[in-house]
Amino acid sequence: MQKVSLKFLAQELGLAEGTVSRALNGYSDISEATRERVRALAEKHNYKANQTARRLATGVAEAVAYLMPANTNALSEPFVSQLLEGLGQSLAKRNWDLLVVQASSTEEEAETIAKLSTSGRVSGVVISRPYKQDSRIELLQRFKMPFIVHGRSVNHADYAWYDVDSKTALIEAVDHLVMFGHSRIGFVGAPTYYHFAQMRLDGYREGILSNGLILDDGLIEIAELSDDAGERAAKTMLRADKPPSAIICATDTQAIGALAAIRSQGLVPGKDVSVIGYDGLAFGKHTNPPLTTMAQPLAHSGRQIGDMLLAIIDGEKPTDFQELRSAKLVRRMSDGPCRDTIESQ
Amino acid sequence: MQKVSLKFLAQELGLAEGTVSRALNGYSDISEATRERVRALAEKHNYKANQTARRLATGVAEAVAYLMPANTNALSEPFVSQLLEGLGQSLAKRNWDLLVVQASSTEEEAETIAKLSTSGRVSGVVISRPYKQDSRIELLQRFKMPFIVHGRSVNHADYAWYDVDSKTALIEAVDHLVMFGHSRIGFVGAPTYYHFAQMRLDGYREGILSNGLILDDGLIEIAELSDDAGERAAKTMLRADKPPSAIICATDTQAIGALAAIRSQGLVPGKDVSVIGYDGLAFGKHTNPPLTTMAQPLAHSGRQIGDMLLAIIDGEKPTDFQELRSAKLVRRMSDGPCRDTIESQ
DNA sequence: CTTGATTCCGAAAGCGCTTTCGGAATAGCG
DNA sequence: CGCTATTCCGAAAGCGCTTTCGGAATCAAG
Repeated sequence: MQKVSLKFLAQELGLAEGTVSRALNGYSDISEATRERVRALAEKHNYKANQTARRLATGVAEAVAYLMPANTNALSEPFVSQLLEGLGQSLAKRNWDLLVVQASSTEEEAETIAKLSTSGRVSGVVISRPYKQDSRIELLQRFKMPFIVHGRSVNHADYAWYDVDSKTALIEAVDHLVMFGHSRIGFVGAPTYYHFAQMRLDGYREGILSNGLILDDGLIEIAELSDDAGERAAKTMLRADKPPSAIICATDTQAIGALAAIRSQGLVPGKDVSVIGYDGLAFGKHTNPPLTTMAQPLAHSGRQIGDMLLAIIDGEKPTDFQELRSAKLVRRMSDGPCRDTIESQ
Repeated sequence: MQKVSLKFLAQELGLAEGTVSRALNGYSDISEATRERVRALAEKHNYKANQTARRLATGVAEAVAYLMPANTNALSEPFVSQLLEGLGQSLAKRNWDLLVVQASSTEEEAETIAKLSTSGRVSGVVISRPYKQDSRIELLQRFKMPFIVHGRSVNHADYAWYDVDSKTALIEAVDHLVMFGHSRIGFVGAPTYYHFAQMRLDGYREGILSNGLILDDGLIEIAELSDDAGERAAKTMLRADKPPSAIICATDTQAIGALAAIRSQGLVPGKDVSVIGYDGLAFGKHTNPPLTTMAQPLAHSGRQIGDMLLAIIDGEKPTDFQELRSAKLVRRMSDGPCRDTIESQ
């Protein structure tokens, strides 16, 4: 198969390479006639510009990278695929590439970002699940690499992010439970180096307080982001002297663990103990019982994040792109009225 | 920040660019002394070769693409992330890039492959879930693009693939059910343009026959790859005159739908009607009841596929890389002995 | 000390594309 | 018809790296 390059087209047409290039790229100094001629031949030979060469010449990478979160587990990953899909769609409009890169540790993440920035193979980056203090963000800023954070860190004033208002969502979850008469509401949180985890914890606390309940440290457990960890946390909570009648979890993954914990105590989730998760993962429909959850608008977040990133790469101000969405309560079967009519304090 | 290029290093060291390049790339015609000098300075300035330039010069893309399956749904996607993760790890060893590309339709997939091949931005491709006759495979072969198929098509003799023996797995599932006394075993299949779907259907049939049971078309339903479709299929099966006492599903996603269908009939899955899924998805642990399934060895498949692809790109024969793994039955709670002691035929 | 073999490095030619610059050909104007 | 403005294209210089080739310098051998 004859390699069809610009040179080939140029020879075939009796034109200069530069001319062919300009014709294809819509320069105005090419007559409609020759532009058509060029286009026709390119079409005929199914010419596709060598992207590598193009990138070198223009200096733009035409690619962005998604930095996979380090400690994902099989259960929380649906969100990764969804994000990837949306990102891909957004980038496809310009025919840009989507790279996925990963790092197993925090140091490795830093190095990965450095390499990404200096090797010039991407013109933008998106990262997920930032920590409260996130060195990745500082690094990206230092390298002047355009980026979007899927989530936020503590100091989120001067970069672009797309986040869901976890705090408000948690207040809402608490309110919902209180409305059902619950007064001992437990919280299975996530490690608070994650900013989202801190926000959810804060929201939980604020919700408790604003409803005139008292904060009980025995009702707060911090657990890793896995079903097993969620289960263990919920179990210790349930075995305490004054167990909660409802548990809110920082993630759906933990929540399904909590469901298991409740069942293992001979209790029935949704009746004896209510559970509300967070994320809105699809498989929550199929847990036992189906999981009530604060659902994030995952649907088109990927595409939106992609569009934001593209805009920033185009030179727009990152601070103009800070989207705060809100989660909404999706009631399934794991929540219900409090059993104890006499509120033993 | 001074852009640190080969030229910069060369000037700084009083060497020619080519010399620096060769030093860094381990050519033997560079003295240890200068090689060390070069390495030190490169290290100091954190030099990373511009990948784009490197690629153009060497002609190797140093990147592979993963073609995302067109119709994934949120529930079946964990396998995508896992695969991606493994692939990434494999490629990271060479510092290659992993691209993910997607296409929404079959035609688009063809075009995507064409573009991928001619634009020269990747040196290999992996595709998932092949059809029985898969035009993507033919295309890839025609373009002489190294690739691995995650799965197989009908004519799988002359390319590299990594697959799980669905057929045997299904026979095993049937055997298991028969051992429990089931004689009316239903099958919720997937669209048979997928090769894996055909294999699983074949396995089901063979299992039924080899156990001396009779094939009943009323016990076979083909459904899309979603929980809802699985639910509908199972429901029609259960409502028939002679409903099955056990149902095998082609995917876990469908199986959890089947679970729902059974419950909606007032029956209890695992007791009244057994269900066996296929895939071994992690969330099967949390369904109601936990799903018994034929588990695929997903764990390191990504890395393995990556290694295979790399080997092929290095020039090894694709046909030397055809891995057939076997699934294994993971018993959870959705299977059990047949209720009907009197086998009404 | 001369010769031939080694060792080590510089020079230069690309890789395939983009983009600037200048100039030939054509058009517009008085 | 002469002159300036346009239109349209060719030529050439990169983009940052790799790799081949040849030659200067060094070495061992005669």
